[in-house]
Amino acid sequence: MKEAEKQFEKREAILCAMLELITERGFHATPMSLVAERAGVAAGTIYHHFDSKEAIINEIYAQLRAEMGAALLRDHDPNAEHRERFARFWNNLFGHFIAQPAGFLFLEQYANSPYIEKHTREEHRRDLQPLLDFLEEGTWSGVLRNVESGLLLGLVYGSVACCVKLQLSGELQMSAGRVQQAIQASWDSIRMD
Amino acid sequence: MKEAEKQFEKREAILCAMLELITERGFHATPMSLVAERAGVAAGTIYHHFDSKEAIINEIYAQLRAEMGAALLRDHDPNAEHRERFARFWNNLFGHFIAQPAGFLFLEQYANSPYIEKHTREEHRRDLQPLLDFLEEGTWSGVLRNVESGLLLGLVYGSVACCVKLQLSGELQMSAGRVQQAIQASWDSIRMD
Amino acid sequence: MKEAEKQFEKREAILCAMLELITERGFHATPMSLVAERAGVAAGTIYHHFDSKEAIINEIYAQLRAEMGAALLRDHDPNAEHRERFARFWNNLFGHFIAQPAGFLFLEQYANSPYIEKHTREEHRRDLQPLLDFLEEGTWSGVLRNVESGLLLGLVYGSVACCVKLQLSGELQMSAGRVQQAIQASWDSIRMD
Amino acid sequence: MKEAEKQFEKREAILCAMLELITERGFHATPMSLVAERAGVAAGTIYHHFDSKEAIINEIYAQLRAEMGAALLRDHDPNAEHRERFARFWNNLFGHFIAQPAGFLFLEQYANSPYIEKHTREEHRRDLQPLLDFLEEGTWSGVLRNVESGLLLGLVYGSVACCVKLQLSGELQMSAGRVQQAIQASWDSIRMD
DNA sequence: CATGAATGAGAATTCATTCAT
DNA sequence: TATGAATGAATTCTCATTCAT
Repeated sequence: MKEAEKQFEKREAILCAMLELITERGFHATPMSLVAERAGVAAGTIYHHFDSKEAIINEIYAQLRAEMGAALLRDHDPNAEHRERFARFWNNLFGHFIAQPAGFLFLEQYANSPYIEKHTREEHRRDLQPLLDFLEEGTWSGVLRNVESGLLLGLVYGSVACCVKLQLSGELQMSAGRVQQAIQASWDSIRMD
Repeated sequence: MKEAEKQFEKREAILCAMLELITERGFHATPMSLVAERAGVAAGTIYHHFDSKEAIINEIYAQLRAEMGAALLRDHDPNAEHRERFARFWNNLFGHFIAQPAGFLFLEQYANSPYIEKHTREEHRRDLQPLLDFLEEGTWSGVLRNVESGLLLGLVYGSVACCVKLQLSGELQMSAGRVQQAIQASWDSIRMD
Repeated sequence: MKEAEKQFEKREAILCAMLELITERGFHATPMSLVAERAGVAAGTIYHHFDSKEAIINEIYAQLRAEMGAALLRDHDPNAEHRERFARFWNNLFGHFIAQPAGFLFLEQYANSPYIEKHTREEHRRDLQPLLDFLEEGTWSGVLRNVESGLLLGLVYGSVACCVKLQLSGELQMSAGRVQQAIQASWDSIRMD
Repeated sequence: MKEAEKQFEKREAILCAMLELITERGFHATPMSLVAERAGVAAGTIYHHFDSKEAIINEIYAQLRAEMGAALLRDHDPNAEHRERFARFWNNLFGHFIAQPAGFLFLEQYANSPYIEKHTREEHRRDLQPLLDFLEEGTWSGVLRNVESGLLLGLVYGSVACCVKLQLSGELQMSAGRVQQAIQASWDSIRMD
């Protein structure tokens, strides 16, 4: 038990160190030796837990997507109004990213990069599935405009990402009021006129 | 004159080769030898024109941002209605990115990465200045909602980027109709209710 | 223990290979690949033990100076006459250099070169301290002339170096007799008239 | 005439720049591009005047040796006493080196290095020929001790070099008095007892 | 003869990965 | 499993030299 915990902690330490270093310095400026050092393990140890550097990247990507998916559903109320459910989704994503800046930056940087194997990317399409379902159902029930759900999803995710970037870069302090404005703007872009 | 032209062409060939390779393979999988080969120059020649591999990335970034800024203003009519001017801006960006897929993917991947030096990024804030001015003026004249212009800009740019990605990834064919829907959605997210 | 020994041997092999090659071919004609080959290690291994090519030069310098300092004191008899102690010092240096031609040539070539960092050079001033002490004490006791000890040291070291060079270059066979002449000449240059 | 002068000046500028840079930075840290820059000529121009980098080194070496040989004979009085002529030789060398620190350091560093082709070295043995003749005649006439002239030459040259180094390194200010002591010491090491 | 961009072989160094301990 | 020294292929970059202008 203790042994298993220790191992698990090392795994996590390695993933965490890699995530931090990659967002701080970029992929090519993050040698495994540095990862080992920050994780507090020997270089060789990393290879008992992972197959390669790329494998770590892919696992980080998968883990971050899964966490995002989990965060999305926090306090989900299937019986609430569409507008309210939308705000919840939006806020969940926004809050999650603000709380995990490194994770957000990693996703932004790697989601469209050749580093991520395609199947990994596609596997994780489903992480936003609840939001996609919501959008489809909204369209079907006439609350949302009759637009391809994939496009609606992109618009919504994009508005969240844009606000997170503004906040993290320091360009704009996203106060509660501004968040409400952003949610309203996003909602206005998808709701039936 | 002829000499200067030749040099300029070599510079451009190097930038172009690097852009292509980076979007195809990623930064760390693009050795300088490959760049030299595709650009049709000797390896050493690259270092007459650029200080380092990273310096090339930064120059590509600067150049792409400038081209985007130029594209933004195509057929700009200052006397047109806000809605029409907006559609023009949106379409200009969209068309430019669709016509330059490698450039778009590069910007998406590197805009927020540690590879781009801070001063490079900041110098190029102004590339979207005309759009920012338009948004500010729209707010001031009551046509657009009273929201921080930086946020409006992010929302608009995000909606363009989202559509470009959907088209380029093959996920969704952005027909003229869908583009109109997207423009409308984006407009609805910023116009006064 | 065994592991530590192995590492130590690799370090020494690298230093030794570099010393040989540098005296044979010069610094700039000695690529690291050749050093690795002659030392019987992989190229990368060198960089586990040293920071850079220049760092190796500095370590060789430091080590050779220390060995010289140790050789200087061989069979030192503090109770012997000044003249006898002097001959011992002189002979110790001469014999040491003749036995280590590569080391001697290295010191001659690099002692005053920009390759040796200033602090390395200064740290190793003290390697000849026993000889300096002897000269100072000789002056104080009236046996040696009243001349700055640093100058006396230079004169003595210079006479040794000159004889070693003549012998190593093949220009002059330094027979026992000639060595005695040289020692006498050197002694006459520092003793009280 | 003017043209020829210009060319001569460029040649000299190149030699001078190389000498300075090599003594400041060492051979391997002195690229031809830097030499060209400091000499105020284009890189290609150097190769109209010299065959290669090594050729420049060898020419510098030859030129410095020739200048030293010329300096040696300044105010030479063949009728003066041996002691006086000796002091003149010694002083000439010392003064010359003090006035040309870069030249001295270059000679010290390269005289025994693999960079200097052997024939160059041997060609220039003769630069100190007048001093060698003096030493041989002194031995023959019973004023100097009966020791191989090459050894005497080495001792004398070594004492000069040692004093120059002490002065240039700032370790010891070679006042007129100290110079007299050094000359006396050197003389005592070669004169008949 | 002067220029300086171009060359490309070769240099120092890095770094993902392995493996003996 | 953990370690970290060792590996060596691969990489970035340098630089002596050339040659078209």
